[in-house]
Amino acid sequence: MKRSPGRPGIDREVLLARIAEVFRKHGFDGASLVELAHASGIGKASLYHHFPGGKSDMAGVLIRQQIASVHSQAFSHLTAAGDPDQRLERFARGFEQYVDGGERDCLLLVLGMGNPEHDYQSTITTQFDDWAQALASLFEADGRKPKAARKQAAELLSNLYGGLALARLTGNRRAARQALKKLGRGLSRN
Amino acid sequence: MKRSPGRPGIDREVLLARIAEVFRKHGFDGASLVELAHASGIGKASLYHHFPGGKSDMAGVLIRQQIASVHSQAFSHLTAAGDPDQRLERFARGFEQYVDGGERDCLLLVLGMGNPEHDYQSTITTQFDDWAQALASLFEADGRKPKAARKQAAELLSNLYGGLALARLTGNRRAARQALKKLGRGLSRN
DNA sequence: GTCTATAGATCGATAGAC
DNA sequence: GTCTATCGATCTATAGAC
Repeated sequence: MKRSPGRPGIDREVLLARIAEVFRKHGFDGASLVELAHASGIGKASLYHHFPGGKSDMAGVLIRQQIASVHSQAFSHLTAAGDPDQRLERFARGFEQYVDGGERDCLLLVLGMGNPEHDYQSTITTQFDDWAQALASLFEADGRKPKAARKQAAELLSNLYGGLALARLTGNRRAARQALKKLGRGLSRN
Repeated sequence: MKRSPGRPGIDREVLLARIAEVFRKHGFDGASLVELAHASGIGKASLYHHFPGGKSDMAGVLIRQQIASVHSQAFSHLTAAGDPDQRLERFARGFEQYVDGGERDCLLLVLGMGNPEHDYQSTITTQFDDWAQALASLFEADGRKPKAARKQAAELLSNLYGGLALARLTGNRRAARQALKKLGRGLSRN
């Protein structure tokens, strides 16, 4: 997709995807450069060519990529045209697509639950606040009072990420699937 | 409380509490022995006297301690005498007490969201399944059909731990407090 | 752009004196 | 039960050839 013509090497998207798999499985602190290199198919030193900042660099790029991805696939629908019910439905479908139906662990969640002292954490923190605000705006547009809207937004996020968290905690994807299913039921019965 | 008379040294409960603080903050992989020792107030080598198995040993003891604690404080009420509404209310109060009103990160959650390949993870995994089952039994006793009861139990756990997860993700305890408040409202409006 | 080789720091863990 | 000293492994990161 973004493969530059004439230049060989590894497709950056593929590289990032393989690195993401390792972070998703072991977390940031649990992922070592040797394993990242092995999964990437290139040597350690070569990884520093693509990501001069090392592990933190990789995590930073991945997090920005994930945020951009879930925004375009899901959260962007919240502020689009159409009635609130329709916007939320599109959001739900997009989010389900983003997390692959709940079958894979959410990378933002795994990295965000790790050591809070890493540089990239502030990016995640502020992003969740933005998402809560976007959802609250939608609920206000649907008629809720500001306070109730914020509360409902927080509950929706809590439900969603609670399902994703439980799926990892129990090693069973059921909780994630159920949370997504509930999200899909929309404004009707929240 | 368990201080043996005549023996000086450090109270084991205090030691464990200080170790728990480090794990809670940095996660398992992010916690180093030097920091654990520093927080404990004793040297690295001394830690191995109390926990011959090193970090894994400490985490294992802490997890069993946490599980025993939340069981006696919260989940034990689910299978006690009394009507379901009352049992759930006592569970809610006990759980709120266990997580300190949501003001601190849940140690089981932080450790459970880390690298799933560590030995202690299976303990956490099976425990969550047991809790889901205990909750489902209560909802059945309250009149739900088995399938609906399991679903409601999963949703309750998802909500609860979602709030705790979001509190860490956002660096704001509000989500945890809100989840606990909703839990406290009991069977009436779930 | 990838490699081998290695530096330099930190890791978990142990030995042994007191 | 605590300490100092240290081991060997592993870690992140870099140097430099190709």
